[in-house]
Amino acid sequence: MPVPKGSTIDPDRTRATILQAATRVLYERGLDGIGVAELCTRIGISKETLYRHFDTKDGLVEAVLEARSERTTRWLAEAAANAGDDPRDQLTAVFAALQQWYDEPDFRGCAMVNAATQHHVAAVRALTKRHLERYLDLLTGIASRAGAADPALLGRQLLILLEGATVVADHQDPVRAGEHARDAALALLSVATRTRAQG
Amino acid sequence: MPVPKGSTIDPDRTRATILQAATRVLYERGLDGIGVAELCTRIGISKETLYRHFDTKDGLVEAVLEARSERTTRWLAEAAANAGDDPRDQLTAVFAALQQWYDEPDFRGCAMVNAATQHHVAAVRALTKRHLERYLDLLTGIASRAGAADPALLGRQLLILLEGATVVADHQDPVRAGEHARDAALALLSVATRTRAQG
DNA sequence: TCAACGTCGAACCGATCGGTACGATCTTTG
DNA sequence: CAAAGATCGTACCGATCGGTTCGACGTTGA
Repeated sequence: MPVPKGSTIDPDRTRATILQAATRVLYERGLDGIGVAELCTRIGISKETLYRHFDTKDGLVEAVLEARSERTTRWLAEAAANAGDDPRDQLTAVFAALQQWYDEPDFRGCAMVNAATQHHVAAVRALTKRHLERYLDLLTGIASRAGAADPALLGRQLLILLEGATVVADHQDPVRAGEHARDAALALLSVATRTRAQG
Repeated sequence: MPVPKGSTIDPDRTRATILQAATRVLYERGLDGIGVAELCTRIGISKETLYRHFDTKDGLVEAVLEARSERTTRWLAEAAANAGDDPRDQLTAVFAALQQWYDEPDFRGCAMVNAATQHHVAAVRALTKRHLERYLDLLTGIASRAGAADPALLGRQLLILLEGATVVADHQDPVRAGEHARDAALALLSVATRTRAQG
């Protein structure tokens, strides 16, 4: 039975559904850990439908990663924005959000870094690099508003803490990884701002 | 020509050669980024020889990772040991060694973390977890000898910096990633020891 | 009403995968 | 010298891969 009798046909909605479901499944199983056939059954569509909306599996992967990068960047930025104006509170909120993520049962590390590690393709590596630079912008902004002596340096150290905590949470132990990184981040921020107005 | 006329036959040496060459190639291409056939031609052996020494590709992978984990742990431990008795110098030496690694043209991130990310297999994830805990022991030891208030906490923060710097160097920019992580590590160590003897 | 379009399920394609088998050739061991 | 073992090159196996095609059937829009 090709099209369920009485269902609505909406290509845009279908595409969005594919993107959303594929994001979840590809993150859980890894980009090369699941074939197109099984992926389609998990999504609940046929291969023909998938290939109507995306040229190739790699095309789907890139669309998934692009959407995910924007979504998670927005998620972190909002966590910071909702924490008020104090850069210290913003930093605390960012790492608190990360810790919540680490505690989720299906946490599997940073999807973008995982993708670049799994799929040795230039386009994916470029997407991941851009993703990390979005994070870097966010963190450097916080460092700058905090009055750090060298905001670019502190921003990069915060990025190292963020990605390091994610790796450690994924591969060693998720318990308190975000909190430990947060404590380190706040300590670095204190040191970086001590020579200025306040500590 | 099966066996080169005049060459010596030494199974142990053959196995060691396979292990060494496979370590390099699998790191460069990724665990699933190269097939057994091409792997064998790159190593310079036949498939029959490979399967005489290793039961399966996964078995080879595990042997490679096991050896690599021991080798790199020893490498970092020696870098620390050769730096003298001052924990600050040891930490500096560790991150200096990392920066040298990041600057190598064929640097591709932490092989153990990459393996666990690429190969969704329990055995590989377990090897990676043990690997990170070896690093953690090394760093916690330095934190402890430095007189940190909470050596376990500082050790874990140093592990986060180490793996974070590796990820950032791989996926964002290798330039100065190790040095930035080193500066952060020394700052954290100063803060953690300030309440004690010295700062 | 009717043509265009979206979707399904299944069959199918060539390529590649991990792994095995075999005969030939050389070394090692007794 | 002879038997056993190591290695090679190649062919081969079944399974799976990404991707295409096709007929059937339903919806959408002119």
